[in-house]
Parts: sequence; C-alpha cells; structure tokens
Amino acid sequence: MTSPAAARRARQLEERRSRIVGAARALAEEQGWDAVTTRRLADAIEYSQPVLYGHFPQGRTQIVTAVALEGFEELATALAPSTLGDTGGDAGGDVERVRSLVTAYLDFAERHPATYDAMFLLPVLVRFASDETPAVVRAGFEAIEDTLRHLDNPPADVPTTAEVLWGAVHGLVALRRAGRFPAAHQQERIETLVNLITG
Amino acid sequence: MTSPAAARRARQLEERRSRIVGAARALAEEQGWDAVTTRRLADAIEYSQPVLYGHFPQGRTQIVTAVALEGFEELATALAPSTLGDTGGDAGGDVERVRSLVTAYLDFAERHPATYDAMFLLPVLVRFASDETPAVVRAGFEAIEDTLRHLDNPPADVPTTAEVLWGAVHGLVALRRAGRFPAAHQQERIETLVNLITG
DNA sequence: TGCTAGATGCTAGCAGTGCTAGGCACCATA
DNA sequence: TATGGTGCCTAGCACTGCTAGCATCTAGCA
Repeated sequence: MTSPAAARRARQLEERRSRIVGAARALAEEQGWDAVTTRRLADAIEYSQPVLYGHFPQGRTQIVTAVALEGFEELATALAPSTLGDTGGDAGGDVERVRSLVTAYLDFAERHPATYDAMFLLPVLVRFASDETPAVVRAGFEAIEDTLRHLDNPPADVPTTAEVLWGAVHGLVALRRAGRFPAAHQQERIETLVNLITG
Repeated sequence: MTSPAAARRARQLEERRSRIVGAARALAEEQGWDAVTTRRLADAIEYSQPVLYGHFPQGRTQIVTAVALEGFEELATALAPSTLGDTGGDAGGDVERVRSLVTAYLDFAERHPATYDAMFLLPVLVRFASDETPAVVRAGFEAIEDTLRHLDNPPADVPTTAEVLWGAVHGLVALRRAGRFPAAHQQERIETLVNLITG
C-alpha cells in the first residue's frame, strides 16, 4: 500500500539519484575523475554532501560504480550489431565483422574515456568473472564471443580467443590513453589485430 | 673543484634519494600506491616531509616516476634474453621465442604489480613515444621488436605488430589485475596469443 | 483542522592528503 | 673563533572523503 505521496517521493528520490550519477559522469568526462569530489557533486545537484550518502552508502566508489554500470550497458549495445550481419559467406566477411567489432569498441572508449576508466581502471564495487557478475557486465563480453562464434572460420577455442581479443583491444585503448603509443598508426594497429584474429 | 666534504655530501644525498625511491617502491608493493603518502615516506627515511621536495621538486608524481624508470630498466633486462637464442630453425622455434617473451613480460608484471602500475597506469613525468623518451623506456619496446624481427617467419610490419603484441600482453595484465578476467585460464590465453602472433 | 512522530537535509567537524612558508640551528669556511 | 650559508624542522594551508548531531519540515492520524 503506497500512498500517492510516497510514490511521488520515490520518483523524486530516483530522479535525484540519477542526477548524481549524471553529474558525476559529466564532470568526469569534462575534467577527469580527480575533479569528481563529493563537494562538487553536492553543488551540482544543489544539496549538501550527506545527501549523496543517502543514495550511495558506500560513498564515492559506489557512484563511480553506477557510472561504470551505465557504461557496460552502452558498450553492450554498441557491440551488439557486430554479432548480427551475416555477410553471406563472401571472402571478406570475417575481416569485416571483426573489424566492425573492434572499431565499435575503440569508438566507445574514445568517446567516453572517463566512463571507460570507471569500467576498467578504477576500483569499483562489482564482482567480475563470478556468479554475482551483473548480466549487463557480461553482455559485452558475450558480444565478442558471439561475433567470433559466427565467423565463417571461427577460432578453435572461442571463449579464450574472446578473452585475448578483449585484452588486446583493451591494451590498445589503455596504452594509447596513457600516451604510451604514438598517436598515429592506430588504423594500422587495428588492421594488424583484425588480421591476427581472422588468420 | 669539489672538496672532500662536498663529495661526501653528494654521496649522502644520492644515497638518501635512492632510499626514498626504495621506500616508495617497497611500500607500494606491500600496500598499494594509495599507502604511499609523503608523510609515510618521510617516516621511512627518518626525515621530515620537506626533505622529499628537496630531492623531488615535482613532488609525489616525480617519486612515482623514479620507480617507473627503475621498472623500465628491469623490464628491458627481463625481455632481452628473448631476442637472443637462435633455436636453429627447428619448427617450434618461433613459438618458443614468442612464448618466452610473453612469459617474461607477464612474470615481471606479476612479480612487481605496483611497479608495473607506475610504468603503465599512473600519471608520470615522462614523455612517451617522443624524441625525449628516455632510452631505458624504449628498450623494452625494442626487445619486442627484435624478437619479432628475428623470427623464422617474421611478420610483415614488425613495428606495428610489436605495438599490437605489447598492447595485447598489457591488456592481459590489466584485465587480470583489475579482476576482470577469471583467475584461471591464463596459460590458455598465453598459448592462444602466441599462436595468433606466430600464425 | 491540529498535533505529533519521523523522515529529511543541514552545519560543523574529523582525520587524512599533497605541498610550502618561515625560521632555527648547525656546519664549513675564512 | 666569528660568520655566512645551508639543511632541516615545525606549523599550517587548502583540499579530500566521510559522519555525528541537530533543526526543520512533512505526512499521517485523530
């Protein structure tokens, strides 16, 4: 039995929660995660700091986690198309499918660098690679597996190859973001990786 | 014209500097970089905080940089043997050489996780991939290139393949360290990667 | 409609961070 | 032995994440 007032209240709470996450993400993308302080977040939503802890008892880390989960959802969506498209078995089909997967991943990382960091770099309150791993988090990895599985010449060990491919792409992102790679040549790196995978 | 006293003084300074770097590295490996605070470092060397800034005017970041540079030197040493060993052209030679390169890299990362983070994750005062990049930092990458170049069946584009291989191995390290990978299967991932590279 | 219990959000403050200004005491030199 | 310079420490600033305790306002009941 929820009174109308309680329902409205719940809606307001949910709205405020998502404003916190939105503010955190926007601030992180604009000025980096270091700029995402609880005081600035409180300013952004026009409440005091302790309000944040009402929504996120585990504090800042839990807010980062919320941004990461948003990111996993979007990444899964971005990678999904690659699993479809049967090119009808023409010679370049495999190369194209893997390339579009890799490109979609790199595009996501480039467009949302801070979100990507929350997903793969920062400490976060999510158990990965376990039974408790949220479905959303798995989805991205499964998109990679699906793409490989539906190749004309699929690799012998799809799950392991998917992990290696994921690692390789993540490595490209990470080293590039950290300035360890020359800025150019990215296209060559992509082609080389795609060729390695498709054999 | 340096007096004996000045010489002794210079030696003491150098000694203290290296104690700072050593303390930072040890503390980071034991308790993570978050535990490496200027106060704790000062305690470790039994001086006050401002002394640190005499050695490292750029502050904590510069200390992390010093640890990273130590790491690059050690990594280059660890990877160097892979570039030697001509197995005489027997069939498995390429696989073995790439495998020993990859294994050496992963071993280093596993044995010195905090140092590895300083090298590839944390903000650091080194220009990478530029003319000003220290030779030590390049050396590791060149070891990868050399290994590929001396294969019986070297890849067409050695520098790009070296970048991709480096990215892939770094990806394995990063995702594993961040708990994104299942803990097991690492050996399978290594074999899969080696097979991809050697074709 | 008026009252009260409880939810709600604030102010203030704690312990910790990186970093620095200013001054004291000692040491090497003349 | 006097002294100029250097080496180092104390104290403190502005910031961090987080929380205790209190005022206020609202919702639900008689």
